Amino acid sequence: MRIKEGNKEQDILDAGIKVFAAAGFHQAKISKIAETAGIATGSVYLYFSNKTAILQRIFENLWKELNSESSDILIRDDINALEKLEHLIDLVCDKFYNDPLLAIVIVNEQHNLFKDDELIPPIYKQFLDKGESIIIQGQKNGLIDNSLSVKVLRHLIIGSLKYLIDLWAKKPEEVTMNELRRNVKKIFITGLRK
Amino acid sequence: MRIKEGNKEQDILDAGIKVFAAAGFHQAKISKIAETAGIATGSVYLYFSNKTAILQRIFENLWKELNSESSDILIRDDINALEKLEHLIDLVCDKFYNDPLLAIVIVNEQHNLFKDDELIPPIYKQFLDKGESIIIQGQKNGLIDNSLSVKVLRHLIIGSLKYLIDLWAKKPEEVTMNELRRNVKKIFITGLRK
DNA sequence: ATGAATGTTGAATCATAATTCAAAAATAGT
DNA sequence: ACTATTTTTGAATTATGATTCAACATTCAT
Repeated sequence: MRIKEGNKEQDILDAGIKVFAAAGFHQAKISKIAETAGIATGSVYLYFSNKTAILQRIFENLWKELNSESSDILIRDDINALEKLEHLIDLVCDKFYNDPLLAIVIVNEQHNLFKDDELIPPIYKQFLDKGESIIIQGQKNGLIDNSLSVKVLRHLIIGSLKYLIDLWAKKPEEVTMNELRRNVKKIFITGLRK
Repeated sequence: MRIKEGNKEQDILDAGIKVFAAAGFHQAKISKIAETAGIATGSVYLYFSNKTAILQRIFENLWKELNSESSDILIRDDINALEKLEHLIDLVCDKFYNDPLLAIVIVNEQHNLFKDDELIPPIYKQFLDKGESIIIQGQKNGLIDNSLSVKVLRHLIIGSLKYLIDLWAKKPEEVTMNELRRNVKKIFITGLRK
């Protein structure tokens, strides 16, 4: 009885990130992903039901990881809400800094998922909820301006960050990731402060 | 000799916005755009060379307009840099408020244009340059924190705004446009202030 | 060595939709 | 009314690539 060779599933995901980042989801070809992964085109379908399933997994893996790691930030009681927010920003920046192509894929292709039903995928919503709980904590503690809308803030910070990281990923020599995160932190921390 | 009826070019553009917003660029069908515009499928090609050309025109029309109208803000000397920024934010919000579907298209499909060459289309860059000149003015006048990077800021504000407007456009009942702009202005104006 | 079970392959199949273009329709000029 | 010119039409053509699947390859158990 034959055994599966290597870790084709992960190879396909890694290749998917590369090809999706280079060509965009819709113009990415399964044959190219297969080639990049070093397997036959038909093999892709043994691991993923279709093209969208690859993108979906990439997405889920990322946000699952960010959800897990951001939980560690939330439970800390040695830092205040603004500091938590800074850690959250750093978490996201670090994650994408390690994989700029992933940034490009996530930012530009997320809307190709869940086109029909959910506008905001549950797993992503979980992450937003974490950001929101930090903001609410900050407003309760009087660190964050109460007149600011949590509904807007929960999206604003992460959305801004994603947008900037995408730009950085496409042209990393223009501004460093450190410069980027420094500015984002400064503006948002200052802008949120009561 | 037959004369062209109506304004098919504009009909196609309007239909394009609707169909692209609903289906995304790649899944939007020319036949659907034609149907929405009230013309024959083949007629579309008498006005636009291909599908991308429609998207490109939509994009260019928008940014050309925003460029023109933002120029009026820039030349004013009765308001300071932060106020100019507020006007710029209002300009963008108003533009998309009048056409939420356009917001969805612009935000989600811009990256499908200029995939090969320019990362930032010249006409869009013009708009960013205007934002940048306001920031530089503010830094010179001591209204805006000098330690903030112009390279980051020029993208951050508009990028954030686009992202939020996209979310609003998809679900306008969740938070009003006024609430959205109020929060963005407050955070950025506060965050930028020296 | 043989057979069963499973993995892998890549050409073939199938589906899709962008685009083309010959035919029909409409309008102005005579 | 006829002709020339232009516009419009939508079925046909073409291109593309996602997906299928029969054939082949590999591994384990006997």
